[in-house]
Amino acid sequence: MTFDRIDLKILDILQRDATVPVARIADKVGLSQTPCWKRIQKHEEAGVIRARVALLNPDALGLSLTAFVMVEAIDHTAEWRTEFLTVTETLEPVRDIYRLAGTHDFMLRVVVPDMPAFDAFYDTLTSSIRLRSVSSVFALEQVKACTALPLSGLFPSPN
Amino acid sequence: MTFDRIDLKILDILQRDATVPVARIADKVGLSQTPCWKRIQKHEEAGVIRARVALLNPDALGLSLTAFVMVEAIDHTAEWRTEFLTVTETLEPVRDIYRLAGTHDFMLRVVVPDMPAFDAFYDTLTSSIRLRSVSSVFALEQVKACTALPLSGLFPSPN
DNA sequence: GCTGAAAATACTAATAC
DNA sequence: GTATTAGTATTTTCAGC
Repeated sequence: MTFDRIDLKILDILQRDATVPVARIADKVGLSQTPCWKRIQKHEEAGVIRARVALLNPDALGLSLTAFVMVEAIDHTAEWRTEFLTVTETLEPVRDIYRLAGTHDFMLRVVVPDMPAFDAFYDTLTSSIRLRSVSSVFALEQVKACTALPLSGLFPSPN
Repeated sequence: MTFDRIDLKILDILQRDATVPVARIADKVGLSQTPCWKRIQKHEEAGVIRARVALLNPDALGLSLTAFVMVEAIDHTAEWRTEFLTVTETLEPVRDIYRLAGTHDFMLRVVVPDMPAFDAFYDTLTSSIRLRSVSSVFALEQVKACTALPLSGLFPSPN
């Protein structure tokens, strides 16, 4: 799949604000409405646009504690990994799961209301699966939150 | 600000899929269209709904390397912090900035196309501001990605 | 690939209940 | 809160260049 400058511009607008009407996007990228709409449609079908979602304010909802939990596997079998993912994917506070390079095997981004809730999560995690080590990092504040990808550094495909 | 079950349900629907029309949301939460639309409007004005955005697929755009960079401040003055935030907020690959509790002071989520790009970012960062220590963790794969907040564990406000 | 316009849908706001 | 209405905006499709 290739992207020209116009594609990147369209995607960049939408990943910042998905409420911008197609007519205005078309105007900004120098296209008329129909071809612009068709490109967006194509990107949606191809899965380049994964979803359109509303971003909520965690503090307003009392979800002000974010923790990053780094985990070492007890062994490196396929069975352990499968079980680990099955357990963590179904745990409510786990928002993201990253498989890591280096000494730690996985990192979880965990969102909970407060420390007692984190403690409860920690108990559930450690009693659900055996781990070699767990180390948690707590965020006091999220200074910047950005779901958009850094597209401006990308070169358009030469096709 | 208080949220009843209906508010939480509405927000949960929108944070998973913001394309669902108000009529269908109203139907799902057992409200008619007008009050449902007014609640959504209220949450948008109050900033509970921060934004509506499109989520893009990083791999499709050649942005497959995510790194978490943990930083220790060289000192704990207000000046250092201000400068650090000024520098990092303007660096393209930096998507999120967390202020941490513990030995490390900040963690950055960094998204780049590949290792050379990360190397370039690292050079820019370390030459822009003095740091006591930097340690990076690299993600091989993002197994789960979820921007939605875990609302199902929340109790509705008793009002 | 593009333009322009029509049709279908959804949103927004106001009404009376 | 509901139901209905109407006007506006947007999305989507359909012709033709």
